[in-house]
Amino acid sequence: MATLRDIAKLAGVDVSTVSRALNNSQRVRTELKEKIQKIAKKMNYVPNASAYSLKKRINRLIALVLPSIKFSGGEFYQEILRGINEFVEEYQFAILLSNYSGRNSAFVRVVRENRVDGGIIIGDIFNNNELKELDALNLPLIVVNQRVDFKLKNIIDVYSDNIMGAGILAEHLIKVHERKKILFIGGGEDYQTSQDRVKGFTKTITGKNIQYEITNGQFEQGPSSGYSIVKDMIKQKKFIFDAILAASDTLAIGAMRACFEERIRVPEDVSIVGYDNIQATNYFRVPITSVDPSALHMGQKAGEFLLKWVTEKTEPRERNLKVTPHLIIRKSCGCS
Amino acid sequence: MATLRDIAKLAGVDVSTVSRALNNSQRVRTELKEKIQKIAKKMNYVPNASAYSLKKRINRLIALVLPSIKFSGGEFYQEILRGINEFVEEYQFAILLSNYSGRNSAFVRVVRENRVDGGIIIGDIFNNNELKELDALNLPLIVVNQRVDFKLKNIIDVYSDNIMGAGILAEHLIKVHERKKILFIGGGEDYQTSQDRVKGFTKTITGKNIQYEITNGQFEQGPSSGYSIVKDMIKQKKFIFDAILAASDTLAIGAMRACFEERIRVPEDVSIVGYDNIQATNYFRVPITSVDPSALHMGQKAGEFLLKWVTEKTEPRERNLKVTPHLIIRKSCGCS
DNA sequence: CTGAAAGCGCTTACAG
DNA sequence: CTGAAAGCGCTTACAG
Repeated sequence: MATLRDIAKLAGVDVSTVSRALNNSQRVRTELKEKIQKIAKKMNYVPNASAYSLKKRINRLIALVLPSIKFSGGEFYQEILRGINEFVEEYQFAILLSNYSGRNSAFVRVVRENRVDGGIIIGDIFNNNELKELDALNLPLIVVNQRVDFKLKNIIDVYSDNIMGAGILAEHLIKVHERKKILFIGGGEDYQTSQDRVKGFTKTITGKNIQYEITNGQFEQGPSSGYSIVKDMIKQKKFIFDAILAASDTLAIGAMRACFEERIRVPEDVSIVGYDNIQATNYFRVPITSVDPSALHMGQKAGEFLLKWVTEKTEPRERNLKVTPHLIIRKSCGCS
Repeated sequence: MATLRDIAKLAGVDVSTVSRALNNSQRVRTELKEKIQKIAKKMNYVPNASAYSLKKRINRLIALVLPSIKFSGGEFYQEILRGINEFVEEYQFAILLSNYSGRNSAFVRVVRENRVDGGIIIGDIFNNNELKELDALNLPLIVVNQRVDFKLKNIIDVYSDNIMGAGILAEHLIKVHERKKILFIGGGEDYQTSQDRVKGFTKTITGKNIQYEITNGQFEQGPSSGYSIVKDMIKQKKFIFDAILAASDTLAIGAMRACFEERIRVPEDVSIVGYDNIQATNYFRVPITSVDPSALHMGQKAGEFLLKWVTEKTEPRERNLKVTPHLIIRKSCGCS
């Protein structure tokens, strides 16, 4: 690997001049600059990242933190990653992958080793204490997929408007398909996304003379959670419904299976809608209507803001970035 | 951030002594060593990664290269990532994410900047020229999910035995369910995994008096590809089959939909089996029998071998690591 | 415009 | 066992 010294020797100048030439400084004669740049190119010179970082205190590296040690979650994270990467590439940065589960996490280590200039951390289940600990790392940080309701010095949040998204779904069931008895299946109390979807649902139906029942499923369990809730509901005849709004697509998939088994026709007897717009919504005879939370867009916003923040070294003025979800109409709601 | 100098000042010794103490060198008085370590701990000292790298020429960082700019592919890559990460954490390394699509890729840049000590690159569609270019980077590299049939100085491969996996499926259809007319749906000529699955299929059925037809679907298209192939096959009555072996689960999902629509019962009339063991195989009334290629295990092997390789600086003796796939029996084959 | 020098924060061969 | 010095490959303030 060629270094500045090698180039300097060949060009017959000092390394400092080479450095200036390659950084396109005004203070080098154009002619000489071009000569040096040519030599560098011929030698395939690429600056050593460690030396650069050590001197400039810039790593051109951001951390991406996936939730829990498991890197689970599928397409959703990939979309966010794609969005982030657009800007990472544009700025010639790179992404360092790590995980966070408290003080001794890999993420904290790389931060304290000064490896990264900023971080993007995928949220949904951080509590205020954890957010404060993250803020204390003193690193520009963006939390994606979670609203942060109080002001933190080093944290910006980017999230999808789940209240709105659930509202759109409820509205669609009521206005377009004239449903009047809606079963809501939540994803768990720990998830802010689930809570917000509940909020959006109740907010939208109140005052509209709609009967409803709110049940609590579990995102992590996927279809089996939606399945057993709907089975129980039907068996026990606790609540007769003509529509199901599930807080995730996997819950909706389970719900739909339960309906089929009980000879309830979807969408004729019961409209079903999900949330997240995962691929699998297309895999069924009756494809599932859903809301796309715009994960790609969240990633783009996160990447854009973080990279501007760390390269311009000036704090962004907007600190709470909300992304708009979109209704994706398929057949399970009753549209054709 | 505390540096060695800060600690040295407090301890009243030279930085070199501090360095030795923190690296647990024999050549420091035990008493002094402990004193220094205590001070370092109190100051929350963490060594600066750039300085360390610059001096030692070790980055404690490996690159993970996902195929194409798209970071697509879902659960499969996540499983590999999880496996890799087990060893990355154990060795206190970190993962730098990048992508490769030829000479000017982000991956090549980070390698030339000396940022990483090794790389893991997820394959399946690299041709020999590309592999040679990668080899020329002169970096310990592991290709996952692709067999490399010729010897390369800097590349080891880790792959799942797709020939065996397809063989297991064919065997299961023939021996257990006594199927005699098998429709095979491939995933595309470009994919080594698909080619190997074809190979495993044909190898297993030859000489067993089995009728078969090999068709070519497309992995990227997913269910719609499997769907249209099966629809055509039924409509044109070209080949009457009592079993379908699809080279991926998404192809199998489409195939199953087509059967349902044509009032062909699965598994009574036709056995269907897929490959990859994705989550969605469980989402259906008739869950799909599949083969798990052991992505997690591939990741583990890749992580283990690469980290040993780069930390011990001695080339591994095994250079072609094959992982064993496993049959996951569900209902679509006819088992109950 | 160019060079010589200092320094980023480490490690380690060389003295003593 | 400990210190002083050199050096990894850069950047940049200081002279000239």
